[in-house]
Amino acid sequence: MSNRSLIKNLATSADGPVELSGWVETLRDQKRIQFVILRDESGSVQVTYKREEVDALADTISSLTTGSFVQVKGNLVHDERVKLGGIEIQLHELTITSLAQPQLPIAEDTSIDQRLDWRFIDHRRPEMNLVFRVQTTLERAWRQYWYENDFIELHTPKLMGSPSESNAELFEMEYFELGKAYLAQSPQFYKQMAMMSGLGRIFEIGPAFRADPSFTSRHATEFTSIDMEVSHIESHEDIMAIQEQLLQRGLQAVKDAHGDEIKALFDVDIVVPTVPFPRIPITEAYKIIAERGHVIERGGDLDPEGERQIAAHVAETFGHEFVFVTDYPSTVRPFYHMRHADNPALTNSYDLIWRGTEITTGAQREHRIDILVEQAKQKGLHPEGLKETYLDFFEFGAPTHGGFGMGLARVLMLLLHQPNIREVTYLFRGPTRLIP
RNA sequence: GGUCCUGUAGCGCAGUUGGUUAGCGCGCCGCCCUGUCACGGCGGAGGUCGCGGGUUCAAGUCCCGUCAGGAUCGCCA
Repeated sequence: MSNRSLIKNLATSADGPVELSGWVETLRDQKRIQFVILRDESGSVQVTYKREEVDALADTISSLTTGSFVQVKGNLVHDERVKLGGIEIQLHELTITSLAQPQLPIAEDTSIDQRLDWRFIDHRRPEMNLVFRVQTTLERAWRQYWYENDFIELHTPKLMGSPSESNAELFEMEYFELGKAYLAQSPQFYKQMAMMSGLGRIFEIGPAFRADPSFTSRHATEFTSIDMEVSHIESHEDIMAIQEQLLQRGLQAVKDAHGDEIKALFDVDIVVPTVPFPRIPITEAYKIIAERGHVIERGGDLDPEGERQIAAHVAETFGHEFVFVTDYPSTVRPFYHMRHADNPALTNSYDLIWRGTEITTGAQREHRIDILVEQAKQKGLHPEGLKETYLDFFEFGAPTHGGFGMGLARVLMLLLHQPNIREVTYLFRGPTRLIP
């Protein structure tokens, strides 16, 4: 490795010799003096060079194209005249590592679809760099919470021999002599299996695949799912209590580490939520939404406008950005959600809505095999088909348990007030996007 | 998959009631320029107006189809 410095550290460094490398952001090529704005992964700085009579270095600078990668040796000087951070590099040596084509195919104001075509260039923007540093901080904070609370990290298979629980469309493929295989839509069955394996409390951060031709700002065919499953719970309330702590911890960590930068680049103030989050049973939510003048056409579940209305209600009455909508009707929940002991029409389940967008579904699971089989039948499923892949798990001793799944990119999108999940996904996968 | 909107130069856009050489900004190329910082000045290149068909003397403009993109709904995370 060279003695390369990061640009972000120059402001607090003493004047003197430095080595940098990065991309040419702008070239201001005057006759007597040349300015190169150099950007690395940490920031931008001005590199200055004064031309001599006959000067190969000046000619090299003149030949630079925007986006080229160069290595630079020079003298760091603090100079009030320089608007970019009050520092500049007085150039001694410049090596062109890689010359860029003279015209970049995208700019900052290019539409998202074309920026996705040239994502590696788009990712050079400081905003994009920040997105993934924020993502890293979030995941680290969550992992720390999980480690502190004795969770086990699991990696469940993404190739499955039979469809899992979701009624979403499956990606299907040929699998040697075994016939069809499917890409996992969710780790649901496997993380529940871990409860019967005695692992107690587990989490997984991994991919999920949905073959839904969904064209919205918040869906992808492949996305990163944050999953958690916990044994020995009393109800879904125990799961919500963990999840709200996780979100509080994560957002606090992001605010501490990146709050100023997020304000500067996204003009967003990170609000660390207070716990507990407001909880509203869905039957009450229907009434609140109706009073606000929105009629939910479909039965049972909230529609997107209903989610926005309940979020607005919570913001106005509790001053909170999050709301757990709880106790969903069993008609709109999968068969494995536990139902109320005194009312089988309702489930021990919840959705978590952040500023009007659903980011999580969670529930206590039904652990009693006879009831589980009965509920599967009621949903029109054939218990024989679920035997090896799911129902057998419950035949030899099952603790009470529950968990949730949360969409990472949705959290990031909402955190940074982005209009689209694509903006905060490293490489988006959708029905019409497989490349790059 | 439904509905609505949008496809004009590398990028962002304008283009009137259809009218003959399709413009603007940025970028790119060339020349000039003593510290720029959205550098500036002069000059230049670059477009079968998404694609196919139709109406018309005439289509970027109107109609039909199709493809692509965006928003939204369904579904979800």
